[in-house]
Order: sequence, then structure tokens, then C-alpha cells
Amino acid sequence: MNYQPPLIPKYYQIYEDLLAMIRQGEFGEGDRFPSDTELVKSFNVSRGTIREAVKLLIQQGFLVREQGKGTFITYQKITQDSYKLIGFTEVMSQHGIKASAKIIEKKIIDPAPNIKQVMQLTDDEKVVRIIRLRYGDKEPLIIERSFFRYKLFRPIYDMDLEKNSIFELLYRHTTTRLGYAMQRIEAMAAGQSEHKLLNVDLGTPLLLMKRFIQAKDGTYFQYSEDVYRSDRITFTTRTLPYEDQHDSHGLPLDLMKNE
Amino acid sequence: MNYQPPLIPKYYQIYEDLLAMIRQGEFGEGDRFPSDTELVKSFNVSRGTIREAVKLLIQQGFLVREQGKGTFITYQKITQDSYKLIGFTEVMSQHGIKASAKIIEKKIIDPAPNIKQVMQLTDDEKVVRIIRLRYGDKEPLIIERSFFRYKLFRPIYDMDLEKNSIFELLYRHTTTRLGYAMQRIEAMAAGQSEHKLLNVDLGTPLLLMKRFIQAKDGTYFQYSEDVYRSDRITFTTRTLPYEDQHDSHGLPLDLMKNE
DNA sequence: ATTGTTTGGTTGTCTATACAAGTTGATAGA
DNA sequence: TCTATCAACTTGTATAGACAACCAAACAAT
Repeated sequence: MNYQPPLIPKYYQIYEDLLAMIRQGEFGEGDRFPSDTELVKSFNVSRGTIREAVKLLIQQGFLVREQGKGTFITYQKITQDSYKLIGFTEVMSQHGIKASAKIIEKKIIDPAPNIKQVMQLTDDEKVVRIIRLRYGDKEPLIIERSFFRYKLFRPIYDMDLEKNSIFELLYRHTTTRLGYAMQRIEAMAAGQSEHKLLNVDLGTPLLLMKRFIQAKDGTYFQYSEDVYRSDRITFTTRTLPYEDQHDSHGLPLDLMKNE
Repeated sequence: MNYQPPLIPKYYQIYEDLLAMIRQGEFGEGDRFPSDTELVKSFNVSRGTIREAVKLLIQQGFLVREQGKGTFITYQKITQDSYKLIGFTEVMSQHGIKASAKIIEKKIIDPAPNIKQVMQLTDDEKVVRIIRLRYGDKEPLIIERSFFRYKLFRPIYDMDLEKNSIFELLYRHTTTRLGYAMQRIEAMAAGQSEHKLLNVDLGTPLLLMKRFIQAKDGTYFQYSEDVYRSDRITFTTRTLPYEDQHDSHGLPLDLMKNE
């Protein structure tokens, strides 16, 4: 009848419990997952709470529900996490590779006009430009050229960005709360700087990701252009069940105007 | 106390109603959206149902909830759909461009070993290979090389694939229900065939998307390799609010082994 | 043997209620 | 004036109960 939410919600704890079970391989691929009623009994909560927890697992592709039949574990465990935002370090360590990073540049500058435009900055606002090279096992894999609003970045400006995740630091030391991120992926040919930094031939096709990150209030907080060695790193995405989406291509496209 | 679900659930109807309102611009960007209680009154349903409807709008990026404050319309309407799976034709027409397609090849073949492997086919199973060139305003933009299991594709084999969406046809004429899709994006250099078909110079960097599409039972239904003119087409994705995800990179990565 | 029918289990939808947690603005007190 | 508290709102979480839609397997009737 009444309840007492300690710090984190029940449905989230249950979600974590169930996730741990799945990860530990307590169920085989395609196996039946406990029904709502069973889970209600074993966790001693209401059905709504259970469904909330299970919904998370479904959204993340671990489970599938089929009306009248039951809930089932999905196949292909390998890519099961790929929908999620994972940090570079984590990805690398999953492959048994030591990730590292080197700051090539960290400067407060007046933004170039194109940067000013995409970040919707006022005329006098300054930005921090950070160029960082990320390695996997000492081999350079990614060049990150990021632009942050100095106003929001100041509190962590002097911290060690080589060892820490910038977002982690921001989250802990500022009140900035991040909102949406938008990425655009293009292909490009290696130029002089990519040739030197990534150690690839001139003209090698590379992946270029342009990222826009907004704060919760809708202002742009970061813009970055990251260049990936495409022979070593690719992007993968998983898409949820089609259902309504039966037309379609897997990924959202964006068309360039050519003039 | 009791209810009668006619054909489609209430929450879905409400979702459609609200979506229509938003689309018609009844609310400005950043405006406050009606609160749960207000919606409960105007639609005369319970709060749970309202929240279900609103959740859909949130998942699709139209709204944001903030505890204690309210629900708000999101900014930048332009990209608000970009999270979604949109068909090529639709994207093009949004830009006022006439999309068309030409079948270059349609054949039943014995799959090459690598195809057999990625699609997890049995030894004697045949596949349909379709090579299709997609145009925007008569300019070639994409080469699609798709492989379908012949077994599942047969019912629509003789239909007009130039005018229709393959998935649309499948959905209507077969019992095949699609499950998950997985994409991998790489960069590549234009070779002879891309040079000819896409009308770009040899060595031009292009985007290569490898797509795996599963049926609901987990079997692989389609594998395709699509080549995009990267000067005209890019991929974009939007990511939901960060929250738990404060480490991180925008997009899931995948690492290649280099041996 | 084949065809209906029933039964029990499953997910899907909906209602009604309750309280927690966070925000905002008004009000009372220093 | 400034500050603290309070009240009224918001969304977030949780419970309990009900019935619909669907599925599979057991059962009955033909």
C-alpha cells in the first residue's frame, strides 16, 4: 500500500539484478524469461514495477516480449550493448587493448566564424579548443578536435584531461547537465595532419564524425570533429524491431546540398 | 473502472492526437506542454494512460520532462525525426528532390563463402542478389548490394522493386516479420565499379554501410553493403539525454582486429 | 483422425490511489 | 530588505485490481 524509495527506484534495482543474471548467462539464447507473475512473486513488488524493469531490458535489446507466449532472451549476445553509448576506454578494454590519450593542444581562443555559427555563440564569447589524440595499445586511432564554451568549461580547465573523461569531470564539478547529442558521419581523405598524427598514407579514406552536444537548456555546449582510422574503427548501431517502420533504411540520412 | 479497447489502444490514439497538435505548431519551441493532470481532464483517462502517450513523444524527441517543472516542447524541429528510420524516398522528398532507383541486377545465386558465413546459411541455401542504384534528381547517390534468403524472398521475387519499398512488399505479402537491424559504417575509397556507377573519381572517400537484418526468430534475412557518395550524403544520429551516460562518446564503436 | 472448444497461462491495456521529489512563487518573520 | 518557510503545483515511483488479446495444449465431439 505504501512504499519507501530509498535512493534509487525499485524498478531500476530490479533491472540491474535481472541484467546481471542475463550477463552471467543464467538463461540461454532464445530461452524463456520468467513471466511477470513469477517475477512479481520473487521480487515481491507489483506488476507495474516489474514491467518497468523489463521494459528497460527490452529497450536495450536483451529481451523480447510476445503476447500470449512469454518473454524471451534475444540472440547474439555479442553486440547486445552496441546500442549504448560506450566510452572509448571501455570499448578498448573489452577488446583487451590499453587505451590512452595525449593532449596535443589546449587553448582558449576566439572561435572561427564557422564554429561560432554551428555553436550559436555570441560575438564576444570565447571557446576552449582541445585537440586530443587517442591511442589503443600505443597506436594512434582517433584525432579529436573539440570546442567547448569557455564559460561552462572553466571549472575543469586545469584538470587532468588525459586521465579522466571530460564528461565525468563536468558532471562532478559543474552544474552543467547535458541534453542531446547529434552526430554526423562523413568520409574524408587523409590530409597532411592526419597523415602525421594517425600515421596513415595521404588520401587514405577516414571517418569523420561531427558531434554537437547540447546542454539541457538547449544551448550548444560542445562541438567536435573527430577523425577515425577507418581500417581499425567502425561505427555500429542496432535498431529496435521494425514494426511500424517497414519502409526504410537502417540509419537516418542527411542530404547535403551541392551548389 | 472498466474499459473497452476498440482496435487500437487509447494511449496510442492520444499519442497521435498530441503529435498532430505539435506538428501543427500549437506550441512554440521551448513552450510548456500541458501537465499530466490537465491532460487527464481533457482526455478523460487515467494518468497512467497519459504518461504512456507522452512517453512515446519523449522517446521520439518531441518533448522533454523535467521533474518539478513540467513538460516542454523540444527545440530544433528540423532534426526531430532524425532518430527515426526514414526511407530514402522520404528523405529525398523532404528536400524537394525526386528519388528514383534502378535495378542493375537481380539474380538467384549460390552465396559466396563470406556471405554464407555472415548470414549463417546452410550449405545448400540459395540467396537473391540485388544490386540497385538509387538516384536523387537523376544523380546517382547510393549503390546497394543486397543479399536476401531466397526462401523468404520468393513471394515477391517478380514484383516491381524499382517503384516499391522492398520492406513494404515483404510486410504485405509474406509472413516474415522483421526483427533487429545492425549497421556498421566504414570509410572506403572508390574503386572501378564505384567510379562508374556513382560517377566519382577513383580513390574518392565513400561511406560503406554494412547492414544485417534479422527476422523476429533471429535468423538473418538480409545482408547488404551500401556505398554512399559521402559528399552528398551523411549519416546523422541523435542521442537521448545523457543522464547515466556521462562518460562517453556519441556513437557506439567497433574495433577491428588487425593481424 | 480431424475439428471445435475449453482452460489456464501469458502479455497488453486501463483505472484509481498514494506518496516522494523537485520547482516556483507567495507569505511571514527577522 | 532579505531570508526562511510554506503551499501548490509539477513529474517520478509504486501498489492493487481488472479485463482484453493472444497462445498452446488438453480435451471433447464429430
